[in-house]
Amino acid sequence: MSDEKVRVRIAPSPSGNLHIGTARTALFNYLFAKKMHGKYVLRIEDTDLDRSSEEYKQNIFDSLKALGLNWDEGPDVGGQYGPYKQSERFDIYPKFAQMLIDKGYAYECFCSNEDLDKEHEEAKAKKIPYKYSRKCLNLTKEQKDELKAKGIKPSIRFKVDYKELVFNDLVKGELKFDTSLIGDFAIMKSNGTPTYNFAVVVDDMLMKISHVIRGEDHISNTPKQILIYEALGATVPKFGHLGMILAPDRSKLSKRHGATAVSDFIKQGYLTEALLNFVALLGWAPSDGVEIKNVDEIAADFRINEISSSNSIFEYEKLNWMNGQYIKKMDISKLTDLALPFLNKYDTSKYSRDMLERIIEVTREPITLLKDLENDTQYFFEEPKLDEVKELLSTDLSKKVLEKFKNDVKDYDFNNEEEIHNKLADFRTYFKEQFGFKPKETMWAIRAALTGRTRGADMVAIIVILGKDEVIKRLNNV
RNA sequence: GCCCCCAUCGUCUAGAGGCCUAGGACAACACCCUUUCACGGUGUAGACAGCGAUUCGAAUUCGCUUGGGGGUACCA
Repeated sequence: MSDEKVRVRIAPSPSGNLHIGTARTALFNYLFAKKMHGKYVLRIEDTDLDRSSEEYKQNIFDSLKALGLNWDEGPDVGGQYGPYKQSERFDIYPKFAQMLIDKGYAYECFCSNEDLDKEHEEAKAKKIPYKYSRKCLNLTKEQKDELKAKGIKPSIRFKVDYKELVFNDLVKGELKFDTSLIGDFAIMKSNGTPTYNFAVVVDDMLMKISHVIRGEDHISNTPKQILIYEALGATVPKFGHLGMILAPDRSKLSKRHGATAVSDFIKQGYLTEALLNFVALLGWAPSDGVEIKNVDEIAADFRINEISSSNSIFEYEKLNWMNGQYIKKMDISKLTDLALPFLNKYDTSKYSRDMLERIIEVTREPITLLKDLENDTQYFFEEPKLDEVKELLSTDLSKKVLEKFKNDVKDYDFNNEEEIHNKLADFRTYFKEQFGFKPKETMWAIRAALTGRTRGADMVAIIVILGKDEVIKRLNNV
């Protein structure tokens, strides 16, 4: 093992909210850094000014932080290799581009978009793979000056020579490319800003990134980037390419499949812990078979070379199950804090904090999303509507049960929950022995009268939370 | 079109030549528990894409086919 410090980065482009796939890439970078005791940096790739926005940038920050994927260096926290926003680094790219020109690795190109479009069309018509014609490769100084005098601003192209390029991918293994298939590609746009491939390499080099872990949609960029590293005389980092996350129809996960942004998931009531845990399982498997694990546990067990190299499909079933598991286990005070925003259509002020926690405690069991709480806690806040249980309440059984319950409950000691529990048990036994009513039928009658439903939280808890006055009031309303 | 990546139950995966009559998780189904829904427990069903090759032996190696994904920009 070398002494080289492990430095990884996550480099989102602020042209949309933080995508769940980007979040997974961030997670794997974070896990790797943690496991290797390295640094994890955030860099904002906003070279495309038109598509980048402050709002998206903020969403990316917020989402990453909500997930707990905090960075060691980044635009807001700084670091010794900043700035960490590409738009603030525009002055450094031209220098390196010039250096490449001077060394003969790059050249100025005066072709217009129309010229280039024409080349594309011709290649298409001839059914041959497109490669830049190199029309501007051998322009003389006079020709260039003339063009510049006309006001034409050149782009800068990297000169790609034939070479068999091989690199060892951390997750895919040995990858080979024939660079003669790659045309001379642009590294600087005519407007003076760098292209993606160039900016990434310059930044990763300057930020001393040791391992580049990213989606496999970048595989075909990798040979270009390696060529640039070599021309720059820089150390080539190790690359690791992760399979993509696909929608159930095997297409790219996009908005039409539902939520794609981390913030969307949070809005629906997914817990960030569950989201992270679930997404980690897309491509990675725990060595002990225990799937529910927090980030620290996952990091300790993380082996980048054992990540699955295939794509995986994002299915909600397991995420939902996992979210439910986290909801059941979460500290009740913390859960209540998270749940309250989903209850804002109710007047929650009628209950004390303790009582609110109690309400969440007794309703959390069957839910998969925090959003479900809105419906499941309704009867604690509002008078029940009896429409759906009308039939149930009109049976002979229900009438018998409620008549007795109405009478008995007056004597219940609402400060003694255990006693209520026992009395209800006796109550069920009484009806079973006297009339042969099934215990659940007996309880259904009470539940329907008190909540307007046939399912819900524990009956004893409901009675205690509602309180004697409210219970009697609701009983009288039937 | 060309280049690249990938291929085990419906889904996520374990599996690095004999431990595999392929294991686990979610979902499904059945039963048990039970004051409802759930949780939990037990069990059932369910996969090595196809074809060749190597080998005493292949889910595991190699090739081809097929299928899926990605790329092919002065987007990132």
